Amino acid sequence: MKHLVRTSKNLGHAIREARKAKNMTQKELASMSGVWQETISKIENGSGGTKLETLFDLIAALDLEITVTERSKGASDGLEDIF
Amino acid sequence: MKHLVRTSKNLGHAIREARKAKNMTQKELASMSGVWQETISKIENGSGGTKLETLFDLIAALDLEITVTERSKGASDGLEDIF
DNA sequence: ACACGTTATGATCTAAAGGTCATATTGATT
DNA sequence: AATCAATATGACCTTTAGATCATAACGTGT
Repeated sequence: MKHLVRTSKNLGHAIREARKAKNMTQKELASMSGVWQETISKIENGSGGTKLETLFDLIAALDLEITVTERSKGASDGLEDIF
Repeated sequence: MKHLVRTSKNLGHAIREARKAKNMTQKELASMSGVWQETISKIENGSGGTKLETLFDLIAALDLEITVTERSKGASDGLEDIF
């Protein structure tokens, strides 16, 4: 699993995929991360303007990690589709 | 350049490094990204709660990219220090 | 020490995120 | 189709990020 993320929509996708992959419901994720179910819903649907702290909470609860790198000119190696 | 980011502080570091690497001043980054210099200052210093949209603006202006992956259990391959 | 460029802080205002609750809508499952 | 779980939406309220401007603090070269 590897998602390139450049918009809130991408992000929402990545979060949802990861959650589903772990067979979690939004409500479960909510209680594990401290982020409200309603908020998770919005985020997964790409509602812009989420706060970083909220993101980090979800990322941690989902056992994901975020990396920042230079933009790779060519060869998007092993990346899944971007929506 | 590859930064693992799990907190706002990490993020700030990554941003600052990338900016310096490009010999840009906060003001220049500001005009390129549409994010205020004052805001950039706060972000680089790890002020929590930045909005995602703002982040994406900076990332784009700095030619960086964000990826979300599963947390790699072992071997942090080629990652720079995390602060 | 001075001057200039860079970065940090502080105040005010506005827009909007998220906590919170209630409810609507969608989606399975039988 | 009826039922129950899972999501989405909508309203309200509080809090806070970011725009904006002014200014302070910090760095660095001379």
